[in-house]
Amino acid sequence: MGVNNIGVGSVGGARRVSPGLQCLVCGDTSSGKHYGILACNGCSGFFKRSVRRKLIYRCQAGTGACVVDKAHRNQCQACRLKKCIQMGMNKDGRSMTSLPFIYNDENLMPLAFI
Amino acid sequence: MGVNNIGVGSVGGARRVSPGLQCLVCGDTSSGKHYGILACNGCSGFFKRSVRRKLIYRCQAGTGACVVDKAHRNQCQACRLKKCIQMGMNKDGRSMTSLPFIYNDENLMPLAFI
DNA sequence: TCCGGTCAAGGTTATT
DNA sequence: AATAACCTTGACCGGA
Ligand SMILES: [Zn+2]
Ligand SMILES: [Zn+2]
Ligand SMILES: [Zn+2]
Ligand SMILES: [Zn+2]
Repeated sequence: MGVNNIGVGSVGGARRVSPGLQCLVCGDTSSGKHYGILACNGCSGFFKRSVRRKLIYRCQAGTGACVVDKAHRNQCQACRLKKCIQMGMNKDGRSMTSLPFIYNDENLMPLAFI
Repeated sequence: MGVNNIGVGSVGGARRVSPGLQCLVCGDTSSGKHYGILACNGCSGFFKRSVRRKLIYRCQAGTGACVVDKAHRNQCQACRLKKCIQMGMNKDGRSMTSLPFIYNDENLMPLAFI
């Protein structure tokens, strides 16, 4: 482990969380990079499931502006995935932040996901 | 690069795989010798981890005859490691093919691994 | 050339 | 069913 990898430790291949890093999506403790950005296990898994199953979420509030933090990240899947993408999460090393979003009160997913 | 090294190319020091060489364990493309035999990155890493951590695997099928190819190599660790050793993989330049195996439906690992 | 180390991706498991 | 912690894999890199 290099000295530059402060905050990221590994034992036997296991990835451990560390107080030094935090998730760009929800602020929870991060174990390192996931899909291009510093993210926690929760947001990493959520993004993985959403992309793999091509899930389409709808913001129940209709605003697309729900708070996404450790305490509320499971309250609105649409806003959580939106923030994942806005913070730079991507599947193939290609950013999705410039993709058009659907805000027509149907869902908040980028067109490329459908 | 010598003319004898057909199939193995390198650019800028990076090791590249080539269709000309294939892993003796699973048939995947190989980048050259690993632990004594032509092997792919996957089987090389698998053997490395197994030996280092002295892992003991069990064949769930109980036959010790699972297919080990690129598509199925992760289906049975016991049969993968068995084939690694049978094809001549070794840790210190000393062949393990003559080591006794345990076939008493407990596991398939060589005694020396335990 | 090859070996050891790295670490993100994907799979698995426990929990709810 | 979804979530998140844990685990295994393998492509890549630097060093010998
Ligand atoms: Zn998070
Ligand atoms: Zn919302
Ligand atoms: Zn192989
Ligand atoms: Zn088997």
